[in-house]
Amino acid sequence: MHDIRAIKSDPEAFDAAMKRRGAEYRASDLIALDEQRVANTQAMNAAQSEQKSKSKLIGQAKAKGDEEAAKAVMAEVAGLKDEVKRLEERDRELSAELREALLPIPNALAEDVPEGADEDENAELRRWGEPRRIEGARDHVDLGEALGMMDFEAAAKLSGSRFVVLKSDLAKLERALATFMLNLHTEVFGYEEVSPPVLVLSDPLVGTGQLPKFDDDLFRAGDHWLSPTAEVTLTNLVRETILSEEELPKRMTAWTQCFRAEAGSAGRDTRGMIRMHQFSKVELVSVTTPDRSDEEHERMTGCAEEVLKRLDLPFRTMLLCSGDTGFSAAKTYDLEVWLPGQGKYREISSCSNTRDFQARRMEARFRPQGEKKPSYVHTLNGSGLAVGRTMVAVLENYQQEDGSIAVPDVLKPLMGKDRIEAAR
RNA sequence: GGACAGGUGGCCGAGUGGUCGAAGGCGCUCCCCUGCUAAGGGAGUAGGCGGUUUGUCCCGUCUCGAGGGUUCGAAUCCCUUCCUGUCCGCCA
Repeated sequence: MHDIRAIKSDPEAFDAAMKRRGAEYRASDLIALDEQRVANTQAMNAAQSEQKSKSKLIGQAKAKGDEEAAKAVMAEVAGLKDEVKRLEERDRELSAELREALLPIPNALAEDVPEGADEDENAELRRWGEPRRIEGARDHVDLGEALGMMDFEAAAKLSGSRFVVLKSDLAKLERALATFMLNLHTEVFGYEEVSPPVLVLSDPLVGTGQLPKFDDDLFRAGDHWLSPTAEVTLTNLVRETILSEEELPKRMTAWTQCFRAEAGSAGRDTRGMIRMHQFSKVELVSVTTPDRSDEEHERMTGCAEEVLKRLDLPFRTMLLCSGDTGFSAAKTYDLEVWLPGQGKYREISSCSNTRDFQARRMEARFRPQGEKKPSYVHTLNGSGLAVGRTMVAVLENYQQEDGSIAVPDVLKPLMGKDRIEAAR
């Protein structure tokens, strides 16, 4: 959420930021709304002040036993009551209106985000590893089904399209991958492991930016929503809190199931495990001070990259362009892993710095050392990694001519074997 | 789901209609005292909004889980709601 005071003090900057986003919002509209609010607030305060001081006079008169004087002031102040109530009501309305006006506005982009319309204009920053050209490469669906361990038909019977049933060594592989990632992030990179709920109320989703605008992407369960990512829960752990500066940076990781309606992606990635309604992901979240969030962003991206490096999966790191950067993010790096079955790089991680955008929505603050007033924290989130897609990448990159899958070195202890092959 | 009991400042905890943003204690910060340690004395110590000023010092107002009501006036009375605790039921 944008800071109305910042918009007021530099409307041109806001309008320019919206232009980069291709969004319609105008500083002048918001300022007009806020000016109404401020004028009303001042009138309200004046009326409250008068009512309060006169009520005190009544108390004083009564204390002295001067009923006459008390009655006189009571008559005087009686008329103020409705006025105060009216102004308070209006104040609530105008404050809510302003918040509702600000909530759908996307975050301002970081200065170094390249201009571009869509994902084709993202900037490739670096590559790691050599894309494997496997003769007659099969995709993960062929491989998984041939192994008898990946069953889309069974999943459809249970839950419809965009679900999968994994069995035997592939079920175990999912668990091994998640364990490997969590161990790396907690033991090497110092993230605290968290096991959060996956059903959440609306407020946390407003906090991270999924609501009010993107409810079509979410599944609903009664009063709850199914969380589309652990970013929601991990980030909202600091909602409405004031942290001390020593507590920062706060780094958290969680392995959770994620649920997405995929409303806008009918027909896309219909084959295989790339785009599911339910998938598991190891998430990384950092809460930092504003001056350190840029370096934390680099660090977090490095943590996600390290997973791919240790799994020896070729990837490239992309800086998303203006048109492809998500609503809440100021800047986003995507990691794209090489998939021999598709012959291209596919997104496997997305690491974003939202700066104070989510913090404002959540009222997540910290007290800078030596400062009286609290400031908003910066929040960052990244996948480290999407487990389902990582499995896809392992299957396709480690496939053998006979259809078996070599187990990556780092997973061998967790899998208890060095090859996944069909039961005979 | 049923029955009770609660939700007050960083923490504990007092406060059942009148000058209460709120006693007291703890913690923390600063100062004084002190040979060290310990103890003692003094001052300070929430957040939002707005104004003023950019001398961050002052002023107004709101906030005692949340929302509404009664009243000239509510932490205190009434209603609704959320949450927590305990017991029962149920259950992984």
